[in-house]
Amino acid sequence: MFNHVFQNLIKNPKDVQLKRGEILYHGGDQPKNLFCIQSGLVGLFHISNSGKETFFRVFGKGYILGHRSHLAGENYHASAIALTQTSLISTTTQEYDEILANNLELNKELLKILARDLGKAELRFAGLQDKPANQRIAESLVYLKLRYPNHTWTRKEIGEYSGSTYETVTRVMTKLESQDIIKKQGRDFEILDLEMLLSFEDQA
Amino acid sequence: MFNHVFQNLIKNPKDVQLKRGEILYHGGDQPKNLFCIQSGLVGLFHISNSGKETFFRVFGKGYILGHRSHLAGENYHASAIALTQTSLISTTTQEYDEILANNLELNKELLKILARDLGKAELRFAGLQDKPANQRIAESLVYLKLRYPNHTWTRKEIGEYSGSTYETVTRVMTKLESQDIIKKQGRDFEILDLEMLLSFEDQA
DNA sequence: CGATAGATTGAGAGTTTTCAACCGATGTGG
DNA sequence: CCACATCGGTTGAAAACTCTCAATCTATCG
Repeated sequence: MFNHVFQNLIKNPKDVQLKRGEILYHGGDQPKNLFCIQSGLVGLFHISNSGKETFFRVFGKGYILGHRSHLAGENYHASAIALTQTSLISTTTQEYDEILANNLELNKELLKILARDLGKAELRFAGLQDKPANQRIAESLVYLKLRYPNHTWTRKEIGEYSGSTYETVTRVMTKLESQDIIKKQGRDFEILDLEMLLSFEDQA
Repeated sequence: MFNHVFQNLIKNPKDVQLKRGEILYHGGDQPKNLFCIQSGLVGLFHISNSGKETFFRVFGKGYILGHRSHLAGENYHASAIALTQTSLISTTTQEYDEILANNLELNKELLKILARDLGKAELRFAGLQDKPANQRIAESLVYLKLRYPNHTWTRKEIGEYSGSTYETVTRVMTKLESQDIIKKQGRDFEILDLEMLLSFEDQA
């Protein structure tokens, strides 16, 4: 809703094309543009001083990238990296501000989006504390696969999303396959039993 | 800024008094009121099915409680519990909506607050992945003590904030004291060397 | 002063990571 | 279209880190 309306209000959109692995912006940079995804997938990753990567959010078609930082008046807190071939349009922060300046409806939509994202982030945080790795990985498989069924997620991406390592992801997936809960297909996988996957506890 | 302006626009504030440990609202409940803290401290905690508690945020004087859920159109995702004797005023979600309905400035202020909170939540999330327990605890001591110097934080609260257990908090604090980085005083503590505390790595 | 909530300490267990070696899929240039 | 390079995946063993459980101690408050 917001994203759709917003996108149509951009007067001079510039085109941006990214290949898998290319970086749209780096954490720490100052936001000067906002981006709207036309096709493809972009991941938002935090990279710590020690090099550890944490996968915050996925953005697909229609999503707007970069507005959290701009609205907060902060530099980017994470890096946006293309997960596949992706095409975006960009606009300036100025134009963004002008569009929002007198549009109370859009402001309310945005508030709702941010409030929900905050809730989701905190609940993920809590789940990380509470749940063992295999359960977090199982849930991540569900989320990533159901939401973006056409993307072949790497073990590394799944690990960074679920807060574990790619080796642990591999091990859990192997166990899940042995119990006929998922089926590996090359580097991709398929969910065979969603119920079991969501209630997975490593009892073997 | 937002909170102050907002508070003065409430026409019929109702008074709420809480003692330490009392619950303002439960996670899962539907938001019908919003609360503004007059004095005292309130913690926002998530309690999982298995009983594990996670400490999301602290609210002190002037903070508004409950608006994330209301703005998102969701039930509370966590429980608000008084950390000390606390007094609040409450208003209805209806009055809240009326105040925001025609006030673009307040909407923009709110957007900024939520955008910042989202950034903070995600960076905490990343820190949890990246940093070992002793470092997370050291940082939590800094945050909790510098921001709310007059509250005596329990080991349990510090543990739930830093994503570890009260025993681990105790051990780390004992080590920090032995290195003259903090000084325990009864159940409270004092920071002696802020630099060391922020750069603490368990090299002993 | 006694009751109770909170803090400390030790030992052992369990989970997850790390390191290392090897295997398999995918894609590109000759 | 094949060969090979490379990226991604798998598996094992060992190490590290925290947690759990349990016993004991100490502030704090009525």
